[in-house]
Amino acid sequence: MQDDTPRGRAPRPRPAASRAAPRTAKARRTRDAILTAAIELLREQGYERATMRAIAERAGVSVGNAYYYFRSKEELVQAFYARTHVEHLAVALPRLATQRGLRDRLLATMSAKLETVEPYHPFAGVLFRSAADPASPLNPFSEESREVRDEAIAHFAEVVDGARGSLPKDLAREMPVLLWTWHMGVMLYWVHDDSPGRARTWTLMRETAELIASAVTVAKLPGMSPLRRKLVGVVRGMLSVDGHDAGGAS
Amino acid sequence: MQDDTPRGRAPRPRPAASRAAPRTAKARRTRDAILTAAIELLREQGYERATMRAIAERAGVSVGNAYYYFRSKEELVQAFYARTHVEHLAVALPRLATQRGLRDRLLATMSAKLETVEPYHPFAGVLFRSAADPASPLNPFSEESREVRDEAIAHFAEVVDGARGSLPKDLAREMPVLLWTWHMGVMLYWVHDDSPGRARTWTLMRETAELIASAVTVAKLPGMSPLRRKLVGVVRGMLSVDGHDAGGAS
DNA sequence: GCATAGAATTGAACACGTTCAGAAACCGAC
DNA sequence: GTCGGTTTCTGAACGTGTTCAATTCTATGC
Repeated sequence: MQDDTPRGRAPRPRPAASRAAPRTAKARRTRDAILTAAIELLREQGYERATMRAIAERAGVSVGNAYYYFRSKEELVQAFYARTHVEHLAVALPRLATQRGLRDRLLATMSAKLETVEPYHPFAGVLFRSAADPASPLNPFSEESREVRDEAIAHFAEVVDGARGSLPKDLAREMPVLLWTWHMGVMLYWVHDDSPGRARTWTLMRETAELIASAVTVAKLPGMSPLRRKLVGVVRGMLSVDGHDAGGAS
Repeated sequence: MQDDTPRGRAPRPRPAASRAAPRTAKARRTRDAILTAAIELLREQGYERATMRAIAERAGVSVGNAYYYFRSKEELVQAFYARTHVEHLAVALPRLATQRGLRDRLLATMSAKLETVEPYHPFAGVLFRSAADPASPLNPFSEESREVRDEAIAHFAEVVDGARGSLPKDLAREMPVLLWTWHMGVMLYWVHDDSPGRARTWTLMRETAELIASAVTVAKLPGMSPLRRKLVGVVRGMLSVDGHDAGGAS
């Protein structure tokens, strides 16, 4: 009865960047109108109801024109997604400044994330669906997501750096990626969580944050360095790709 | 130029079971013909080229008839998926019988999995895309996947049980789920891995298997029980849902 | 044998994301 | 101002997954 997700004949091969940059002021206004309409409709109606036709209509342009500025509906969604990332940072940073313990700093960041993202839970599933496709620009491991991903990892570097207490150097280097992975795992759980107020995810977040903090303490113990070295080796191997780094494989 | 993935107006609300069971022998033959055609086409042409029209044509029926027996294209894919699961067990079990160390038993199972699944890597992305949607029957946490999931977890229970050496009881209870999660993580990496022969995934598998085995040894150490208790608590909290168990949240 | 209820089957129709050939608007050069 | 090239924009058309009213088939009761 309802609608599904992407359809039509779609190109798997993704060319290069976003699209021809608007040359004139009017063109820029058109692009903005489309993006704004898309974001509004996504917020108001969710992914499936926000059809390309509806977006184009609200923006006062033709469907074809929307595709002139954005290569796909997914790209539109990505812009929307990037905006929530900015929101997250805005909430997380001040909160982070008040905490010095690792566990509390993890909670500061992650709770900001959960709060920011809560309004979109109803259609988070569809978003995740797109995000899981390795070919999708929304994929957290994709080249197109690199900027957002690197920023997020850098953010976790700050989380670690600002925390009191020291870390073994080898582990310290991999901590940001490790924490980013943790954060992705929590988000994966969140997507599937339909408990009221996402209570279960909040619990998971708290417990795992504590677990991580405890594990870090343990990791400093003298007998732990072989295990730690193994862990560090795995993380490094996961990321390095023929010289340059990346998330996921390849 | 190529095609995308699911399209058309699709129903998010999933009714109950598979579909009306075929009443007559002829009906059963029709159902089988559709399923066989679907599996063949998926193998030969991949997800996108295996359109419902093509499947129906090969089976010698109308599209509508395919939808009489299967609620969606995804359900057809799920049948295909279940078959690879059976293949996996067939390869893994004899191999498992020859190993007694935990690390080697993990490798036996997981390498069987990677081998079984390798032929489908070209369109694994699309499969994963569907699988990521919480509403999809393909989702590893979904009710529809419960059977396959429980079997897989039970399989990991066997992997642990058959290993020499003992485990702290609390940890032993959660090990199967933990290992199943590990296995899912490796598969996630695999989907994104385009290194030749999936070499990077094989490396990750070997290193993480070793890491797990080491961590288990460490977990037995006297000072470790608080950390272990926390871990066990997290895992239990993740799974229990208002009494009954489930993967994911909810 | 026949009628009939239910199962099985059909295929046109729908809404979707996406494409594309061409129309329109714009801009600099003369 | 008007020509020529480029950017911007249009909307019909395509192929998809899915639905559904209508049709055919089938087994069972008489």
